[in-house]
Amino acid sequence: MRETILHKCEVKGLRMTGQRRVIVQVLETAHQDHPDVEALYAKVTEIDPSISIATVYRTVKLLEEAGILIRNEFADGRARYETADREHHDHLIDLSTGKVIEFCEPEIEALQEKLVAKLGYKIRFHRLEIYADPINSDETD
Amino acid sequence: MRETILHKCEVKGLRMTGQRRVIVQVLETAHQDHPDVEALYAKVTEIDPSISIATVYRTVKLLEEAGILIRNEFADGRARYETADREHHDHLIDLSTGKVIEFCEPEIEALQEKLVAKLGYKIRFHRLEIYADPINSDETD
DNA sequence: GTAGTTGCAAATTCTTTGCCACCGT
DNA sequence: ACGGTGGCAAAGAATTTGCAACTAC
Repeated sequence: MRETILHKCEVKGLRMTGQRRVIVQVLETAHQDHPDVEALYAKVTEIDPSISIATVYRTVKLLEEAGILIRNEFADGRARYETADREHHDHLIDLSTGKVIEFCEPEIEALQEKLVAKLGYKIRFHRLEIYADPINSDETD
Repeated sequence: MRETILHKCEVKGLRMTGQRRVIVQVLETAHQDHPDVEALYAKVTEIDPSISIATVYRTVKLLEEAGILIRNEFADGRARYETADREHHDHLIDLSTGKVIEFCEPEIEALQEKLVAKLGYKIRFHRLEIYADPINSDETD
């Protein structure tokens, strides 16, 4: 139910500085790209060049701790962010473009639960990342 | 099957220096722990204190490129290594101890394949990590 | 007004690398 | 012998932090 990030920040009682408004505005339109801090910083400084990258780092961390953003660490080493307002899902990373596709497979989740219970554990969280190439794209194998 | 790492290195024609022998010897006994470079370095310098951490980094990288080691990056940020001589498997990380348990669930793999094919992709590699707590241990929830 | 924020640069953490002496084959 | 290696310390890349000035509430 598409509530704005800004609204969530207000609900959480976060102090909304000019910098945070800009960062949140960028996230509002870019969160589907799973941007990293560098990408966010680039868009943010287009709007307000005086914002420092430290502020971007501090703000995404704040929003993560507030449960508004989710930090992902894919195989490229950097942290990439998405909004936390959707159902749990996993990620398919298109190796030819870097694009991230979200998917959810309840059957896989159920199997995980079962398996982990069999091992005597209870899942706290998990991550499944699939790195893949498009089928129709040329088979560079 | 249980071929020694040292033997694999020789087969690959890697020059076996004193330092590499020590590092390989440590890996031989510690690879089931999925040690990180720091852990390896600690054990290595117990045997030969003159070996530098740069050499450990260079050697694990070399062994990874030779297909002898697999580098994992779990949620703790550092690279952790295991030998590449076993079947593909995924990891369950025991949050209470940090211990890593390997598992293989062909059903999950099959579902992944099917799903990814449906999305028009072909899997190159994937990673599934499950972070969990023991059931009998106290429920810190 | 005051505590929370910011920018800047310096610090951290993990990993890589340039350089020159050294050692395996 | 000679080209691949190792040690050391400096360089990198991503991220965090100390501090003094600033600003939202």
